[in-house]
Amino acid sequence: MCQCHNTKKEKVFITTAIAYSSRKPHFGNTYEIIMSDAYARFQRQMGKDVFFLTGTDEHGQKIENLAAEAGIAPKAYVDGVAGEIKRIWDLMGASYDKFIRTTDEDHVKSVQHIFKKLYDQGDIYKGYYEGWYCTPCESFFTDIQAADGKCPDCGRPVERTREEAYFFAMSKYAPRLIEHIETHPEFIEPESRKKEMVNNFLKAGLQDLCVSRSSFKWGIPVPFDEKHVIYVWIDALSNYITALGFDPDLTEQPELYEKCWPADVHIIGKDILRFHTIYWPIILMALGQPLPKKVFGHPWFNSGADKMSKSRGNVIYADELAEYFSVDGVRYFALAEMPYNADGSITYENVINSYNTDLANILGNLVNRTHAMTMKYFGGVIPAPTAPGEFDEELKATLAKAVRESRELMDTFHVSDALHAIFEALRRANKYIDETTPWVLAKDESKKERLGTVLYNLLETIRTAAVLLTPFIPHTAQRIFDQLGTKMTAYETTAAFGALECGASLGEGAVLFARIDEKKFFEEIEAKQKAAEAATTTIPEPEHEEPIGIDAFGAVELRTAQILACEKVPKAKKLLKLQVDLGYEKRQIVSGIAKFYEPEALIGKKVIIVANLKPATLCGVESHGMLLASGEEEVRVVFLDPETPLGERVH
RNA sequence: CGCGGAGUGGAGCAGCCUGGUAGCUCGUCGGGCUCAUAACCCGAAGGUCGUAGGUUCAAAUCCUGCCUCCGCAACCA
Repeated sequence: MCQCHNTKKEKVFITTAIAYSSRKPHFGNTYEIIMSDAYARFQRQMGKDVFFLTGTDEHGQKIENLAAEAGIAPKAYVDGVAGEIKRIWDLMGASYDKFIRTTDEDHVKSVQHIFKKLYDQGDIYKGYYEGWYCTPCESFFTDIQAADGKCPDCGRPVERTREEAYFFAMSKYAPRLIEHIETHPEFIEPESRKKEMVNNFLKAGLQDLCVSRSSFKWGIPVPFDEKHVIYVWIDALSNYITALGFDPDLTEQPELYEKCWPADVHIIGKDILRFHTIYWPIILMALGQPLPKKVFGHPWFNSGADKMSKSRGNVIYADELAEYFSVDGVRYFALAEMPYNADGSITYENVINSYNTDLANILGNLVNRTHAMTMKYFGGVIPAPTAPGEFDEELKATLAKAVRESRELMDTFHVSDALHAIFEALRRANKYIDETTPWVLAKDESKKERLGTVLYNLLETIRTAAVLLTPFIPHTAQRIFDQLGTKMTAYETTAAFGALECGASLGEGAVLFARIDEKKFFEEIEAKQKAAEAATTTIPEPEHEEPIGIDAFGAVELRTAQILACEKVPKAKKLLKLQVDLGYEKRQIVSGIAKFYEPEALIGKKVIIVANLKPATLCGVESHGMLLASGEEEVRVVFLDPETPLGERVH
């Protein structure tokens, strides 16, 4: 299949998802670029010809809205955020070869050509998007979403509308895609995600995908119909090929594209696996292009046990962490702590622990003590090893195992396991020092040769480990090479023990990672947070609605009622079915509060309901009205004084 | 019965495919060493591997039921 049996290096094309430029990315978002970077650096070390692509997704309604709120043009807004994203990627040491922005001129042009081609060949057709439209939100909703005639976002009435839109007829390609997935078991990883995609979407039957919008402007215009902009699917996903210069209008694709495509791996968050394993392959099939070889869906970092989110106030940023733990400290934590197939968890305690234990104690201290002894006993000149002694073989064997295993594990994206394999060798080296007791050998002039061998073995172990660690913590690896005064940094030098040049002089010693005092750290963090709180208000300014008149409020008929009975809606996780008494009538209401209240606890309580809400059906259960409650993440029902009469109007 | 995944010493994970003495990191307790960043090394305590059955000479591992948790999907009126 590969026609090139010459000396040309094997190419590897690696991509991350492009980051949505609505706001500054947090640590969870940053994980992806760190992980991909480690993989890209690893592949370069393996001698591959790597092309590593990342970038930003800059269109869409959300950005249009945020820009409007900020009172600036969308382009100015995304220039700012994309700049911030790039700054953080660069700070974290991301070694990408190209940073694409979906507002780049050539991307825009190619996407338009792609859209046109798909339209011309009949995959995209013009149709009508029928649904419920909320004018203030400028959003469309499906029958199910707006089942009660209310906007699911703002709760205001929606109108039945037919909007002209373009659709991609996906179903035609589904059988081919199913076959591809079944005959290419490595296509979706981890494996467990594959079934989710096939069973939930592909086998269930694909709906035609709406690929244009006319409800907002901030996007790439449909080239032959300027009322429409191209929706995110074709715009964002195409970046993987437009970044290489692909354009369907060219009679011959550029060299970069011919060389790199298909991608060897798209590294993405598990949340967008669906777009990358269904929509994207189908778009490629329609374009007559080969499919990516692998889509790897990585897990996410939670903040403690919870999802990281602004409203919870638990957001941690990579650049702020780096101020305390250094870039490599942050990289190491991200890479070592994320399990292969389950969400990771970040807390300051965990970061401190990983930093102190692994980086400061095991790695840093090992380098430090070895360097110090070589200075003290040999004036900083690397001694030549002589006859092997006790424990030497075991040390070398552990190191060889680390070389072998870390490579195998990285090949299959088991990043944290690969790091663990390397640290295994470092732990063994610390033990080797205790076993061989160089400080005892140093007291006996006749043991000088043995002492030299011991130190050489240690220095060479450290050097080898530093080579292996290069993809993960490149800055630290370089600092170790500097301290060893060695130029033997290539991966090939790990093949056999003994590449370190004896007779050469060590570089200057330095502490690689100063231990962090947990107590002091938290005092500092707290002080910082207090200062930040003092500077701003505790509660960030929420998004406000347009002012309304009294009559608009009056249109909502709020009345007092009592909950007579309450039970869970079967098959629904979030819904409770309530029977309420308004005094003048009884009715049934379904409310999404199952997560927050036990059904029994609500019986007898008095509440406020929206009495004139059109009935809706939720999960097959009729709901006639709506309970008043506060909160998004944590919902609290508004309860009334038990003395309140029933059926009263609330003003 | 919508689709999938997971429940392993105090915490976080590996082992399960290809049954056969339960492993790693952190934490706790005891000891050692002094080259080193209160670090490093050794030892110990601590698990009926969610639960109830089944297959087998033998089950964390295979099969079945149940419980709990987590993704995805569907509803947070």
